[in-house]
Amino acid sequence: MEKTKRKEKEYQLRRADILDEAEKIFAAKGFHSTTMAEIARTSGFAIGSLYQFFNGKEHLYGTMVSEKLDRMYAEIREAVAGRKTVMEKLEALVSSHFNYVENNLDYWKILIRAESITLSDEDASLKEKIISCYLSHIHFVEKIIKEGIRTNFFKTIDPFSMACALHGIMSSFKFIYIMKPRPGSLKGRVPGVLDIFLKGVKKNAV
Amino acid sequence: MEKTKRKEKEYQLRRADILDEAEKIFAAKGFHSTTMAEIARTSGFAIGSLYQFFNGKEHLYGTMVSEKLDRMYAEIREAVAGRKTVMEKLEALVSSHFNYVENNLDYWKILIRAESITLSDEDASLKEKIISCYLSHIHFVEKIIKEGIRTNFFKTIDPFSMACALHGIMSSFKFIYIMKPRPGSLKGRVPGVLDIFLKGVKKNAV
Amino acid sequence: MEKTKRKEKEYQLRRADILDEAEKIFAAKGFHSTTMAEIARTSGFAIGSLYQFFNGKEHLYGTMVSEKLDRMYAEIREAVAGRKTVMEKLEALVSSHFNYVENNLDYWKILIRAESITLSDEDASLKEKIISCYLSHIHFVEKIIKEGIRTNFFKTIDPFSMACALHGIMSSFKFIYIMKPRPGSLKGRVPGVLDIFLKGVKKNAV
Amino acid sequence: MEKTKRKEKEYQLRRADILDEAEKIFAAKGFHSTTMAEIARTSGFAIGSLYQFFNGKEHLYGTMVSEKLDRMYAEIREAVAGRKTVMEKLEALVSSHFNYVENNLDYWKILIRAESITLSDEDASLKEKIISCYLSHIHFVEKIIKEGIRTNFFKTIDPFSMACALHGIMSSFKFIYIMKPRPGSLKGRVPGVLDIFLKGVKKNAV
DNA sequence: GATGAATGAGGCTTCATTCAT
DNA sequence: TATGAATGAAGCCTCATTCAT
Repeated sequence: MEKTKRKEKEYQLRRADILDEAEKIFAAKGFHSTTMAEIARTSGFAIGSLYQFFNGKEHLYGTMVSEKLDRMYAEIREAVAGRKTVMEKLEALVSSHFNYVENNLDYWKILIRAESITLSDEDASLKEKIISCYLSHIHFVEKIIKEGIRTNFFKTIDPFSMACALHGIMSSFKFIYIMKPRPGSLKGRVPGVLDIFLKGVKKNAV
Repeated sequence: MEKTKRKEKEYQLRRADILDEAEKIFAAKGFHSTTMAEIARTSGFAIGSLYQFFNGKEHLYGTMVSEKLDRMYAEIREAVAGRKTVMEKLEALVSSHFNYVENNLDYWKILIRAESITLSDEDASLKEKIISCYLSHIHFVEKIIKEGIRTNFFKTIDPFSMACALHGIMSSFKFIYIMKPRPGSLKGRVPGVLDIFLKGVKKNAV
Repeated sequence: MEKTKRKEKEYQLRRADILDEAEKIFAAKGFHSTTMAEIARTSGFAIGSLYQFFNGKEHLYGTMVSEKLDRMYAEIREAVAGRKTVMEKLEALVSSHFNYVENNLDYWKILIRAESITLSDEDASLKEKIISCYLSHIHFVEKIIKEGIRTNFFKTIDPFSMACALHGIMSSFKFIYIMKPRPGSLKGRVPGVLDIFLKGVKKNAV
Repeated sequence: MEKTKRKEKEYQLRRADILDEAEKIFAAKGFHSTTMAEIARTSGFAIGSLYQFFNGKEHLYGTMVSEKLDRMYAEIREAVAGRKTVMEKLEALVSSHFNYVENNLDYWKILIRAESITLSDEDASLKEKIISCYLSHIHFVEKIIKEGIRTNFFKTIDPFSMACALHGIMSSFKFIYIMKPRPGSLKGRVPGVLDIFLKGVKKNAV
């Protein structure tokens, strides 16, 4: 019994190792220019061994993107979960998101590239998964916003649009950060993001 | 003389045809899954002929992305150029941008995929070009914003951040539009985008 | 016009060359142990060129087996066609069959191996084709035999069984010939084959 | 002592199990498309365990084909051994052969495929073994025929040819039976086979 | 200039066999 | 002795690019 558990644990460790190494290479070269041989070499396995963990290159790629996507959104939701007021929730949302990006730069390079969109991951295409995750996250933000509307914290604007807007502002800063890493951290921009989102940029706005 | 001009004109027409057809295929399949053979077939040329217009696949792709990028930004700038007030300029900026996206869906699918980032376009990598265009466009927006600050239309916030924020809000709507084309047009969202950007979402914001 | 014809002709020549060389190798090593690389090398083409003539290894193999099967049966039928009496027809049948085997030893090594049976030739499996050809040939023999029954040349035995028997006797000699080529030619055995088939081996038989 | 015997017995049982399962799979898929992994799974052993019984895939295949070949021929000879007259021996020969085929369809599918011919079984190639068994069986039949000639039961024809002919007739019916199993059993065809073989098909033959 | 057949490097994947546990 | 994860050689096939016509 113990033995089986131990084996399973080791299996998961190896699998995670592969995914980690693959992530780096995919981030640097993109899906097509990354070879199974390189992933194998980098992760210290034989080529054939990769196929004990994944059905193929697409599966390896899809698994990595997909699992990490889940973890990321879970992390963000968890960060938000502990907060009480809408304002606190917004701060947690943006802050944990930026935090994740800073700690997972390679992964974000992959997401930005959005190659996933073309792949034909066996059954449910990876594209669907990503978009659905994306939308479900937007809806999560939407809920917070609806709460804010109810509590008179927000104006009565279409919540979906507001969620999109917030997400977009964040994305823009993420993009700049990823493409041209600046001295300033991403996290330092949280107040600025929220400020614009909440109050807008126009002087004397109503 | 006349003959040479005529030839040159025909050459440019053919070249544009190839780029147009290539755009569609790249948009549908991505860079790597698109073959020179398919581009040739679709555009009605022989494979070998493509190489009289472009040095290779990357060059063809890069040229298409790059030239169209220039044209797009030019179009936006031109739309803005005719406007007087900052507010009008903002409207023109967002409006012409959304307009371009609606009329060039395929191209935007390509840009979103951002495969360009990986390519090693002989000398100046396409990645550099795109990012530089992107930044230069941000700076263009920045300038409008600076003008708005000077004229007391905008608050005194870091103009670069403001430009990013505006761009981000737009991107978010673009993304939704491209991924899940909704009945509502993109252009219809211009006021909403500007409203959030200008006044924020918080009630009673200062 | 002439040019197109010429091209087509050359194409067919090249194609036939490949099939010929492939036949030799398949005969010597079997389907699975034969590599596309070897076929390419032997036939003087690049690997990639093989794929301009055939969709893949199975297709190449299937085409070769199938086309040659047709030609063989056609040759035999033609040989029979010119004959008048049943006896002459039988002689022509056996004789031309043995003749073909002697002149196409490699091909018969392939047919005997019957690997074709496992392959999953895209649509109509090669197996079906071969069996159907086989049966249709048996039926062809059957017709001759029926004629012999009508003309009182043959006893009134089930014609299909008779056809099978004749085919079997021939196969047996073919097999011995192919496996352990003996000094005596196959053709020399035609009278012996017919003698046993017609009169049996029992003394004083009715 | 007892223990050793017991072990040996179990070893032989396991070995036979493997061979039985392997036979089914080889029959269905052919040598190359059958994997050691599948044989292991089906027979309930670990992959590595197979290598305690056989040196490798070819050896496993060769052993199965070879041992079964021996058993088959032994069975036929035994059936013949008890008979007195040549006619009875012939009947037993054909009958037991057909019987074996009916009861070992899978094995015959393998023999018909004749992949064995290509394999390079380390020392004595399997091909040699099969051909030698085949010939030795032909010679066995030959002996019966010689006896028939001596006893004036058969005409004075080359006994080898006669043996081949009989074998061929049988093979033909076997082939039809295996490829397109018909309602009628193989055994029911014994009289027909012998009739043609003994008396031929020609009316008023001498 | 235009063509498209020919090229062959290189990728993904399979699977017989080994060996540490 | 039994296991089955690890190995890596080798095969099929694709496709950007060239060049003879």
